Amino acid sequence: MLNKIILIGRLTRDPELRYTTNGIAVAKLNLAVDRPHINREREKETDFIDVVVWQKLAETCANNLGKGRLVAVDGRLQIRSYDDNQGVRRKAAEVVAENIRFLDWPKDRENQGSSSSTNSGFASEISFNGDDIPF
Amino acid sequence: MLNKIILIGRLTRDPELRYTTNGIAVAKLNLAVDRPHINREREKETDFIDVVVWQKLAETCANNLGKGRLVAVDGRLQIRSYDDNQGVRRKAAEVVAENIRFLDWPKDRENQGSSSSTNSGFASEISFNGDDIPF
Amino acid sequence: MLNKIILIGRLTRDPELRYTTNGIAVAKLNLAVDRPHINREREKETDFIDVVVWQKLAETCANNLGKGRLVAVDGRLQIRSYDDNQGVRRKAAEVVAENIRFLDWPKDRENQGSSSSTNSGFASEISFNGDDIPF
Amino acid sequence: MLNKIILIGRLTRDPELRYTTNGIAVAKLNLAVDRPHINREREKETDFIDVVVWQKLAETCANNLGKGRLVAVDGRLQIRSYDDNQGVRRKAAEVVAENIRFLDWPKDRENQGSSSSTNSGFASEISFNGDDIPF
DNA sequence: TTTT
DNA sequence: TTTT
Repeated sequence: MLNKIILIGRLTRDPELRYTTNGIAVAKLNLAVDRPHINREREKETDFIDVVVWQKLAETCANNLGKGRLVAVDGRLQIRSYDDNQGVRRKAAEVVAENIRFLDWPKDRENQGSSSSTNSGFASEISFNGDDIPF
Repeated sequence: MLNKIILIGRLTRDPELRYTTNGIAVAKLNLAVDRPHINREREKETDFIDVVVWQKLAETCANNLGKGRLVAVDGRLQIRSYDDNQGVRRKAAEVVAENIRFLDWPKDRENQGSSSSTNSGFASEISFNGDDIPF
Repeated sequence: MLNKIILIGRLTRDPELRYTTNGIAVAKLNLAVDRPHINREREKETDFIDVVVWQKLAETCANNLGKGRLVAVDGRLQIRSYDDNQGVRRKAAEVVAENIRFLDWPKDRENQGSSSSTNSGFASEISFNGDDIPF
Repeated sequence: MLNKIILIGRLTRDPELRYTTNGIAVAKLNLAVDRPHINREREKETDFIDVVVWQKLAETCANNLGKGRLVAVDGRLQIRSYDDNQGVRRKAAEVVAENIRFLDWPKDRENQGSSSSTNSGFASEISFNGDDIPF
């Protein structure tokens, strides 16, 4: 089937980097994505969306992103089912990132934070094995 | 910001159509979207994704779709927060559909169900007011 | 940067399969993608979009698709520049497919054509090397 | 059918704003969208993509964007056919923008250009008539 | 609670 | 040159 999502939003906190027991890096991000302004009276509405990032891209995010940073994410929507501590079946939705593009910092943090500098990095997990592909 | 999702999957049940107190139609769909086959040993994995449809498109879905039908949905991912009956804050994820394209029925239901016929309908809520736009 | 396109449309002709001098398979498809119906009076409008498919996916398309078949394509938009035979600089636009999902045949060709059978195949070039990735 | 494209790239020149004979604003943008880095040896490759913007969004772009500005565009891919001045049938590909999000300026132009300031504007042509829609 |  |  097909399951593609593209988001642009700001991190509501710094990335959380962990490692699986197999040593695979996984980072969790939370993105604030403002909805289009439906009308004037309504308060600003925002979706807070969990994003999961794997492997090298996870470490790149942990090293270069921070709270407030604007990013573009493309990936797929994943719905996990689990039982909570009272045995009730719960669902968790998260976007599994395939690519993340790092966009601007908020103005007042421009020369701050863990990001050494490059304001326009691009990071991808997908490795195109395209050595002799003529395009 | 930007929030676009595109899904292709099958309805796990018939659409549920309701009306708000203002008389606005709203339909709820649930889509089974198979993940790409990571490897052979792993069981097939599927995301079951809630989809919300509004207004005329909701009624078109209720009238033409049924369990098992393959559809393409484009819309946005919405995260709602609510308090459950024990006062615990919960989150619900759903895709708000902007367009839905009706694709094939499973083979053995081809001439069955509420769908009168047209196997390739297309339905859209967005009304382009494009009467004299030259494109 | 980011460059994602998703199309659903019908093949206007059978796929053309060729091989590069390095032996890499490449297939060319042309898709008719109807625009949303702007209004009643206007003629139906359609975009005819070239799609390029590489490697194993190219062969899968050549073996399973035919004129009239409905497909979903996701990929990226590529603009190539070249000089025509009078030395004039020209541009060609094509979608480089990353995944193609095979959807329904037109009704009267349902049990016809090169497609041996499976009406709902899915084909992907990207190989997720996800053997021990826990998602 | 379905035809969705999302691009992030930089303007290669200032927007060109014109008006149709009916007084409808139309702006033309050209976007440089870098391809993902296939490998080290290959030169950087970039797709230069024409974007067409209509109505109020066209004027917003003309007033706020300039050469070098990073933007996110979502819209659809349109293929126009026309006869050139020697009567040869040509095709032109362009993305018809539905929404454009304004992202960062290149560093050395940050406080320059026609854009008075707002580094993070958002502009949309689609008017959701959602006054009493409860979402 | 799940579709093919 | 175009599909349903």
